[in-house]
Amino acid sequence: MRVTITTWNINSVRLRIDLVAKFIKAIRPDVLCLQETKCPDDRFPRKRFARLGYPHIALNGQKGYHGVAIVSRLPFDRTDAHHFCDRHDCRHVGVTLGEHAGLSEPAVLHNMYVPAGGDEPDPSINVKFAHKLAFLDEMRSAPHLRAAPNEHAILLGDLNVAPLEHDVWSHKQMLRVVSHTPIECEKLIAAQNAGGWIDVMRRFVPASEKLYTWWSYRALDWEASDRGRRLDHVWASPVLADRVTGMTVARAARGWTRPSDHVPVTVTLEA
DNA sequence: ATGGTCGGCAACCGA
Repeated sequence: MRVTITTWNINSVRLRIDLVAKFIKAIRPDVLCLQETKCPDDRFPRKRFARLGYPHIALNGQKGYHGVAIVSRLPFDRTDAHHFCDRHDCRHVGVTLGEHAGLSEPAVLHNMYVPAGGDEPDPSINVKFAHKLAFLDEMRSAPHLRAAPNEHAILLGDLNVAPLEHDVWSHKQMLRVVSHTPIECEKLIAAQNAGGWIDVMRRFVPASEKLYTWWSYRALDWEASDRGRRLDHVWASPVLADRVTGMTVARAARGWTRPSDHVPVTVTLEA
């Protein structure tokens, strides 16, 4: 069975619901994972998604900040949500696609939103960066985020770290910029390795080539300057990574009217 | 070297 899954930091799902609808109508992913919904669960636009053909929804939202959601054409076998660093921040929601979705083998899907970490890359003076580093450490040690050897599992989302040299427009100029400092890159890779995860996007675009999913709102002309970063990721368990047959970064979405600063990333898998 | 832009929600905080 062929399944397509999209991850997209939407930066307010209510403000950009028409952009989401435009994307859905064009791409028709089976599962859409959103971050930064900035929306309490009782205000989430469920009816709009149901009308678009996505009646199955798993939410972990809060008022004003953060918030994650999984909207799906396929039903879930189960859903869960985890909180990190003893905070109430809504940064994880997980589902299992299995029997009810028509999959022969159940697949676990984690949708994550890692803290951005503020501007100052020194955890001793910037509590937001200290929190980001603690969050990454907890991702590394969390048993529920570990992919068992033969398990079908995906971890995706806005991980807010661009770990590789060509995940940023200038490795040298970004070394002291939060999202590409050595300490957070090391911690993200450590979490990836500890969980047994494969970096799916880099199976399709080699590490020697530039690959971005985010462009700052602050650029005068994001497209001309093209100072992007790969902040959004798709990780898969080894057995499922071998079944991923396609990966698309919808760069054009950054040029839509009133865009998110992140663009959708879609993977196709034979589940 | 610096400041540049968003969204939520009604002051600034988080990004």
